[in-house]
Amino acid sequence: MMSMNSKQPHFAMHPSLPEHKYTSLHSSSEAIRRACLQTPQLQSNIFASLDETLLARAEALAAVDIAVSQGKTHPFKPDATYHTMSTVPCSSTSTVPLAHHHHHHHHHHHQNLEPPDIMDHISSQSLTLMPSAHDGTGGGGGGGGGGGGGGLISTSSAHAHSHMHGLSHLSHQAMSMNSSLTHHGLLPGHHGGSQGGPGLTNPGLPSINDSDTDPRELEAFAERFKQRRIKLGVTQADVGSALANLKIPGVGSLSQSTICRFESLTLSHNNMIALKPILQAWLEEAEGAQREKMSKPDIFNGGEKKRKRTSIAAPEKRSLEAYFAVQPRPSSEKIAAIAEKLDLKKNVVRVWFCNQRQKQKRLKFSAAH
DNA sequence: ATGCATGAGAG
DNA sequence: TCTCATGCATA
Repeated sequence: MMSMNSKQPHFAMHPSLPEHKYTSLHSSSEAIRRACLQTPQLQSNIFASLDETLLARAEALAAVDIAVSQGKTHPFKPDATYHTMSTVPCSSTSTVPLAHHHHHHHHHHHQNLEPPDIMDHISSQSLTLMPSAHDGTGGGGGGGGGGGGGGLISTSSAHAHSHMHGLSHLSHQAMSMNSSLTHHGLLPGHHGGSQGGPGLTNPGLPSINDSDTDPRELEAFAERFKQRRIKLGVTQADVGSALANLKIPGVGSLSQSTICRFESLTLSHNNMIALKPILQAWLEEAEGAQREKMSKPDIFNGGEKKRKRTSIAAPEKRSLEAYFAVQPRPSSEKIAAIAEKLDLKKNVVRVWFCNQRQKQKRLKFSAAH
């Protein structure tokens, strides 16, 4: 059971090239994706990166879109969202109420900055703002907010979905909003216990040390993890569900997506740090036992309808990127305006911006490390 | 592997 | 409302 190459973290690291870490891990797709994200629509203006340029481009795009949408009254919206998950809000017995933590150390961040951006002219002359007639909140989107509830565990056993956040919000939104560099310091296990956590500051898991927060260490671990996982003949999905078998308080199962993202380092730094000890625990167990397969993928779907994924067409996406470039945090009104123009649901646009911000944040962080 | 989505928790 | 962690669906 050896042959695990403990390869060292650094190689291919250019002093001026902020794109080392991830590209060395997995193929180049990540690099490509990353590159695209970093330069949304500016790939061509490497020589002129002024707001004016962005604005001009955004406006141009907006104009095009306006022309397009007004010229061809399309029969229906390009989004095919069928929030069908309804029926069962919380099926199950899978929601085990865990003492959820209640901490936070948030800090500043402006939520509504709206400098006079392109939307102003758009909303005032090209389109008529409408409080989105098309739903948006349907099925629970939108509103969200507050509530109660807590972390759930288990999960893999029941039939359904209902988003069970396995280790829900480990270190939580603790501090990661601190821009991108020079932060991370309050990870679980770091400060005494105010984490309140049922979660991760766990007793049995490998404790979290400073080295665990080191991006390079995380990178190295992620790679080793993947290799050993494959050696065990286990899929990402298997790992995810197997986590529930670890019986670690507060830790339930995770999806294939999350495992994949962990391996490819496409999670936030905090998330990586929180998940590392858990995956490490699983790895050690799996290797120690090395038996056949265990999981019980008793995943039978009863009558749950499938959720449909909205697909934003290329032109619309391009416009969104243009808007994002000039204003990553558009106000509700602007979002509505954009949605109206692109003929997308307001909620779809809002979520798109949220997701875009998450990505950008990750990219900035990794670029800085 | 990734795009779009939900929801908890903090304002 | 936002962020952040995560998931389902899908390319």
